[in-house]
Amino acid sequence: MKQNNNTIVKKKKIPFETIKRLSLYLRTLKNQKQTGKENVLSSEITKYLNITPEQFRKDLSYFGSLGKKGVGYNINLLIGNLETILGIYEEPKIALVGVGKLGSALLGYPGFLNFNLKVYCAFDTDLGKIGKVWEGVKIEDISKIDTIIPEQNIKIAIITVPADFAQGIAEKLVNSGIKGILNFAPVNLNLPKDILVRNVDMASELMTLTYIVKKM
Amino acid sequence: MKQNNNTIVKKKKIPFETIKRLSLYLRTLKNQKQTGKENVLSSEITKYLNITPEQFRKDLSYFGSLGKKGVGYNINLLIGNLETILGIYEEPKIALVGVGKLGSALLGYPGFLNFNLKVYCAFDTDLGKIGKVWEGVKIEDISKIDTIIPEQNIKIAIITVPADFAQGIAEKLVNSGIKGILNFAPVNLNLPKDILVRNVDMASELMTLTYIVKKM
DNA sequence: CCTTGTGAAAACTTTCACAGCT
DNA sequence: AGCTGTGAAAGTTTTCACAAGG
Repeated sequence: MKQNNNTIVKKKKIPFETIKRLSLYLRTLKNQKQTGKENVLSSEITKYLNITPEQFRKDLSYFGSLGKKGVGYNINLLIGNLETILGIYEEPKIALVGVGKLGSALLGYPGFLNFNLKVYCAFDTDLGKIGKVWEGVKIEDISKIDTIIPEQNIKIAIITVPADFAQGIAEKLVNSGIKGILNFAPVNLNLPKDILVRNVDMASELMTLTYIVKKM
Repeated sequence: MKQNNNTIVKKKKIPFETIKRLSLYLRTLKNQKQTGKENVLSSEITKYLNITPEQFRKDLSYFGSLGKKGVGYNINLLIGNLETILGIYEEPKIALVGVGKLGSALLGYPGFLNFNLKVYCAFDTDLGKIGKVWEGVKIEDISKIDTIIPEQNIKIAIITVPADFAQGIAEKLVNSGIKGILNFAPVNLNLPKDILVRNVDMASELMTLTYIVKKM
């Protein structure tokens, strides 16, 4: 890659697997912080993660030299770096569509608390729910997606509607400006390539388990 | 790999990514079945899956020649083959530990219905829940794990307890005979290597989205 | 003739091993 | 002296391209 200043810069593509591990590191570091220690070694962070210290170091190396040779990593500094890299330093606005059993479990999900994550607004079709406030989140009519999402500049959405409705909802979300979707509906969403979809497919995960367990 | 009969058999390791895709194929085939068609092409199955036809064919090829050249795949036959491969031809017994919001959402999760999947028994510590029957599943005292799991020969468990309790529960499950765990607690479980753990980490998935969306 | 099944090439990810900094 | 950062090697997965067969 030729730059303006005539130096050659090697373009390093960041593996997607690396991105997925960053949040694990962040969680572990937040736990380590409780112990009061200031620095931590790559071997300590990865001890209980089924990840090698080399992989941890290589993962971080894509984002610069975040540690100190001979010393390790400053916990607070690295937490801040990871939060910035992951884009959660400022609370990201997240919409949730479908306040059924699964959706309402996510509204108050305690696992989000440590990471500046929180559902910002929720949508449903059920007149019995619309207008109510659950877990501090007001439930809006699903028809308001295309006004509220652009207005609030929301970029991320969680889909917890029945499978048959998921594709339609997803298109509506994308047309309103959503760029990333966490999809719990057991269906493959067909959306423009620049939209990132992460599927959480619980039936599929269980079948992966049954496959492996069957062979024992 | 040298065999008794003196023929050379090439050992093909089945990629884990292949296993994960099998359940997607199964779901798609079950949808295709509704249309009444008898056969389906690899290009048709993968059309809405973000998977190439070549990958589909290679994935299946690990399990034999399941299609017909020039014709495609017989839908019913392939469904049966995949159900057998995945180990869901007979309903697998699944235990669930932690009947909180998320846990109870899974008790009646409609996404399991098409795949012979169903929570078989549930455990909790809450005296207000123990003994009750939710979604047709009786909730037992968590102290009964080590009697009921071996008695019923249950091999798969879902963990939906708070993070702090997950490691202890997991060890108890493994000691009772559990071989595969679907873990929703945001913590890395340290268990013997022969135990398969699949983590569903919703905070982590959202952070993966914020990372990508931030860069747009 | 059409589509599957599959070696071989390409792409991607992890592990290794050690140079380099503090 | 000790731990990080990182090219290079090894390992894994996907894509390519075409042989094989109904």
